[in-house]
Amino acid sequence: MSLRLYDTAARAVRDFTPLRAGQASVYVCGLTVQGRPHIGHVRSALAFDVLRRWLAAGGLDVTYIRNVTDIDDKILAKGAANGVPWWAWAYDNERAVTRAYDVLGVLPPTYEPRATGHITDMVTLMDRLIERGHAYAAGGDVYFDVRSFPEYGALTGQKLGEMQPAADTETDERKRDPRDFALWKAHKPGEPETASWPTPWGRGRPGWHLECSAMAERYLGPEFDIHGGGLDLRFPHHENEQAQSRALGNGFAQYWLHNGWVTLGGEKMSKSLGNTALVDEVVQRVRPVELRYYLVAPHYRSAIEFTEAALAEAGAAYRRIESFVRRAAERVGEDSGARVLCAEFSAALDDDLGTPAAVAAIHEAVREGNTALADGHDAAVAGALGAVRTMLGVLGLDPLDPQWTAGGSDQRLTQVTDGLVSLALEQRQAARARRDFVAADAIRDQLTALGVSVEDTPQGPRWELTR
RNA sequence: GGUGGAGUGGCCGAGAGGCGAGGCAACGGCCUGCAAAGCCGUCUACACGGGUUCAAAUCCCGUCUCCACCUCCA
Repeated sequence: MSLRLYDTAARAVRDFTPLRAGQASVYVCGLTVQGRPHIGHVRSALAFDVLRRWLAAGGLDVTYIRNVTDIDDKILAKGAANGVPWWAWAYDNERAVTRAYDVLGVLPPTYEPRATGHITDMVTLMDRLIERGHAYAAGGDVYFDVRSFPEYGALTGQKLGEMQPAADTETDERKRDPRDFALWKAHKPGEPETASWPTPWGRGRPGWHLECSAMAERYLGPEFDIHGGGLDLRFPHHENEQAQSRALGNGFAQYWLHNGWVTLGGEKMSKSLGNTALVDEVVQRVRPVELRYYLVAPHYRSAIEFTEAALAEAGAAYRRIESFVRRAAERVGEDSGARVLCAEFSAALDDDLGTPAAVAAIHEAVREGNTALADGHDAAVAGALGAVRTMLGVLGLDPLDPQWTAGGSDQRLTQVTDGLVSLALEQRQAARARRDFVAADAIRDQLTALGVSVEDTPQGPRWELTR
């Protein structure tokens, strides 16, 4: 494999060499389940879903861990504001996030650990940090001592002296240095008892960064290949994760990957700005597979400015591909053609997951396939179909994949519809045969009005439901 | 103040010293009874000002505009 990936830590594209031959270990920061997922949230999962599929396509055995942050300030606050226990609030949102992932064909991770399930791991980790002189307890809080770790700031190129002080607790006076960050937060009066766990330093709850260090170590070991997440996670979250883990002597992540934003009105989608497009809402208007195409086709590191026009355009582009796949499958059979990837496609994905060029390669293959279809070269049609489906599969976009075909209309209903439409089309063919085009067009117009589009091919008329 | 990113044709969206990514839309042609779909062709762009070079969208310097992170954030 000659995969190269842009590593945020190196600020350069680097050859990807897994730590263990034949395997890849990936940790991706999942969501803090404090609200409904919008399409920006889901873009991150999609970007790393493509990475994961490409690693697997390259023959690697991928262990893919994506966590759920199910406790934090906002979950506590929103649960309280909505009169629901914080854990119920978190779980309800977690299920909404899972549904959004499922509907867009994001493969489930190898394992999906929750922060609250790993408290003892975190306590152990703090113990080790304190023992090594990189952390200290103060009034029930536990802080990481940034000055004890000279590498602090290495990931994002921050210099300690030029940083604004962290303000992740209201009790800054407990810190030795204003830039020290909380590993653990002491239980505060008024916070629910259920949101605290016993530790040697008193009851409390996890700080945000510690959980990922703990879970990554448990499931992937002290060092692993790739750590992914959104751009905004670089600092402080990933910087702090790395500091915690490396201060313990762990190698931690070898490559850091960060996906770009989905923006709306030129600005990052976020609840506080009120400029979010929720997955649930978008999927009402657009088929999920088209939304997936829209989010996967641009490069994962560039920003996507969300507009209805661009979304519609992506849908049209996808339907062009899909239309070829369906017509070719009707002609030569769904599973015809070798499962091969075009060289341009592989080269594109190997170059830091260049999905735009990969999608272009698919379009090229579709054009060749369409020509073969028009020329009646079935062997060439089969070849193009096999290649196109295989490439689409890597991007999770194969229209014939059960992900997109299952759960659709009832089999029997489809059969009946097909019979009825065929009946009408036979009438139309008869009318055309006697050159009664007024009658033939009337039938076609009626079908169109019902949402059935008709096209004449060298093999006779075919129909499909209008989208 | 510190750190990082972006400005590309009517639109979306790649690329990153020479050989016009790809898609959408539009227009012309082929095909069709007419359509639809498809195929072929047309539309030669890189924020601005300088510079380097035989050659710059791509490198260098400067300017403008926008965005992100340094506080919870995909």
